[in-house]
Amino acid sequence: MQKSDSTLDNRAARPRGRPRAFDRARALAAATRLFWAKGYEATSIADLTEAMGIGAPSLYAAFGAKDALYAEALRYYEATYEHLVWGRFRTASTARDAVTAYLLDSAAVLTGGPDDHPLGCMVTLSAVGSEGHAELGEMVRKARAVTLQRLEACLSAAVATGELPASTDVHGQARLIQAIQAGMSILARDGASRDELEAVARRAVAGWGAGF
Amino acid sequence: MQKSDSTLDNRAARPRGRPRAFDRARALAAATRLFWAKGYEATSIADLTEAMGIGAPSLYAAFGAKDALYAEALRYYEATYEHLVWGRFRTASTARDAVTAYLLDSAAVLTGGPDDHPLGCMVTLSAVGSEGHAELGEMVRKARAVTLQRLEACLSAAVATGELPASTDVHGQARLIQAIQAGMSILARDGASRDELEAVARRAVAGWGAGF
DNA sequence: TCTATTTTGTAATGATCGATATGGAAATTG
DNA sequence: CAATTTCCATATCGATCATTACAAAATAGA
Repeated sequence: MQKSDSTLDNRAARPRGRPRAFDRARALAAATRLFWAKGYEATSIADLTEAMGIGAPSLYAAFGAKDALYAEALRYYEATYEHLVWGRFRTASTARDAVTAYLLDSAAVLTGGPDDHPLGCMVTLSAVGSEGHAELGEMVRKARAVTLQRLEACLSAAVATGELPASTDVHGQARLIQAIQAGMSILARDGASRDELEAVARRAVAGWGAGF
Repeated sequence: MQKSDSTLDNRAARPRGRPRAFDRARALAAATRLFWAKGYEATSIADLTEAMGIGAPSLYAAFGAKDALYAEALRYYEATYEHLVWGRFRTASTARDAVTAYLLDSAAVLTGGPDDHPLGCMVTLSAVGSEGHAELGEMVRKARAVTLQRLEACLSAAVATGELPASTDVHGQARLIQAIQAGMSILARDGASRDELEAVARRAVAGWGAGF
């Protein structure tokens, strides 16, 4: 994957010339925050170079193009924040606990989380793709589709174990949870507090079992 | 308000010069659909003039500027589609019927409705304001806030009439309904069908009373 | 018909967009 | 040391952005 594994063999494939003066990962994090807060179209190269602390040639040398940088920022976003939202979901012992944890942890992350990142979900609120960038639009649409698949898998497993009755409409219930979590992103963007979103999450699972 | 009432006296205040060649209301409707589908930033004047079938000078003569046109499009959107979503909500006799109607009618409108307008809600999915247009951002934020106020008023009235217990957390329940409806916009934008969203709506109110 | 008034289409404005070319300074390897 | 490679700043590219001169065209009242 990588050209060199610096922790094991940083001598062999070390390039010849002047080393890169900026921290690529830190620059990518800055770009991610900017895309996250402003969206793809509204974020200009000038905005990016200023936030990343580098010049335009360095940006293009390191990331290729604006859409490639966005794609990488999206992967960085998922790699960095995915476990904060889905970690307890995966280790929960019941579907109800999993969904509860998913919504509660979403409430925390969407409103700022541990660091003070932008509000809302970068994937959920992204409107890229509606303006011509079809490939980027497909990326975020697929990322949004993963949510539904995970919820359906969780609920299907709960049906298999008997936690939920066999008559459960797995797809419909997953769609409802997906809608609630997506809606929480919009409320967070408009300034809803973490407490408010946690109340939404708890209220959403309070009716657990009513519609199965 | 108007300079002339054309239905009663269309002879007196007829302007002097060359008459406008295009239908202003139809042009505004076209602009609204474009802003609705693509958002403010991604919609260019060239896009607008092409969709409206007019030249740029005509657009500026009739609407002033791009942000003024967007503001007018937003008012047109609300005036045209508001009653499709909130009509049965207002005339319902119980809060439960009102919320059910609100979510079911939202499902219909968000997925295309009677005409085949863009998917999702123009107000909910709008990201304008995060890129410098503060006044437009305030407009859409206020429009989103109206949803919460109406839901809270409905639930408060239901508490007063005894339909809901006095211990009801009106604000929290309104937030949940708001989140569900907002999330339905995002699902609709990604292609969820009307049937799917109606199922979400029905499932959302199936647990009615569990969290009060 | 004549003139005043308003809209029209064409084309141009300056600004900014994403993306590159240039070029000298800096840093690492051999 | 020399060679190499990347750095950054600046300047520039064509394209597109929102906006507007400009003059022809079309209608009203005279």
